[in-house]
Amino acid sequence: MFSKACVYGLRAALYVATLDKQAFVPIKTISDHLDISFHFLTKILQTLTQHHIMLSYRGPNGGIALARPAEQINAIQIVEAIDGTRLFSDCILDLPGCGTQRPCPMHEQWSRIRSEMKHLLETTTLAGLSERISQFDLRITADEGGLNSPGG
Amino acid sequence: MFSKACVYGLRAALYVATLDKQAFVPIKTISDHLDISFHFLTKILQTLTQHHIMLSYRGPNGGIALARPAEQINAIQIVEAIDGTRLFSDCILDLPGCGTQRPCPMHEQWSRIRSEMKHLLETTTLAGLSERISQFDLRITADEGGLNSPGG
DNA sequence: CCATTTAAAGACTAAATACTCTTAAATCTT
DNA sequence: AAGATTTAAGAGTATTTAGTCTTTAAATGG
Ligand code: SF4
Ligand code: SF4
Repeated sequence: MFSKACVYGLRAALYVATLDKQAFVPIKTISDHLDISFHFLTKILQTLTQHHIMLSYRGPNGGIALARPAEQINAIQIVEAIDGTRLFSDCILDLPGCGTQRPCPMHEQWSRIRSEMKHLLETTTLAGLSERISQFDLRITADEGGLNSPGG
Repeated sequence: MFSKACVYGLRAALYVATLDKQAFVPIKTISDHLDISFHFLTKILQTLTQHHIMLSYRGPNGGIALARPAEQINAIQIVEAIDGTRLFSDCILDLPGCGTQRPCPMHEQWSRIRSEMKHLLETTTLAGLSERISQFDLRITADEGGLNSPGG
């Protein structure tokens, strides 16, 4: 469905959003918390900075940060930056040149689901997600935090 | 989303369903009509016969056929035979051990779409699809047939 | 200026996916 | 029995995806 790179990118961006600091967060910090390969994550985040979704800064106290408020970053921007738009054009029977004009027999129902998916990604902002995280004590890290957080 | 093998498998099975002959159809015939590599399609259909979705017969007048009436073969059987069930468990943030118990912030909306997708595949039979093909003059082959079929 | 910290860039390796090719086995026709 | 037709099986290759490692460049602080 989504590539690993895409999933990691989403998780990393969301993690940064939950910190809502002004400061840059080192990629190492993120990769440690999310249990993602540091070097792989570095490449993924490079893509996101190239797409102006994140900012980076080198040197001590450097790292990465959101390029704009979390309200203005939605999931589809990240997905499309990393995986392209193929997800919303590729399809279940994948006939050459198919589409609304020359639909295969699954087109109608399938494209409905596809656009629901797209709509979800379009309306899901990092702000919305991170708000829900704190509101419902959800978790995004690989560790044991979240619902039943450790008491000590 | 779906692997190539899965898409090819669906197309091939649907093609056989539209012929609704009692006879076995040679894989070569299918691969020619659908413009799929013969050898690759052979392997895919082997998987489907191993999963008792199709029958095969060797030698002259041999080929493959549906293992049961097209009404009793639905898309999800083919998808799961070829791609496994990973599609309905893997997910957008793919956290270790996540799920209804320990959901990520996208779980609720995402799992709704996921089950819609599953439901669609469960309720889509080869019979239904092939009926729609003839009813609306849709096309599944790679050639120029279908809506504006060649006049000569 | 030098050492340290950090991301950027790119070469490299590993694994999964998507094919291709060869050989074997079953079946039919003659 | 011989030869043709067709799937089965499995080895082999190519491409893509995933991940590692090394080197370079930018920034900071002493
Ligand atoms: S559902 Fe639509 S886009 Fe997808 S394969 Fe069928 S015709 Fe093409
Ligand atoms: S939507 Fe559900 S299944 Fe998917 S990553 Fe989130 S918690 Fe896991």
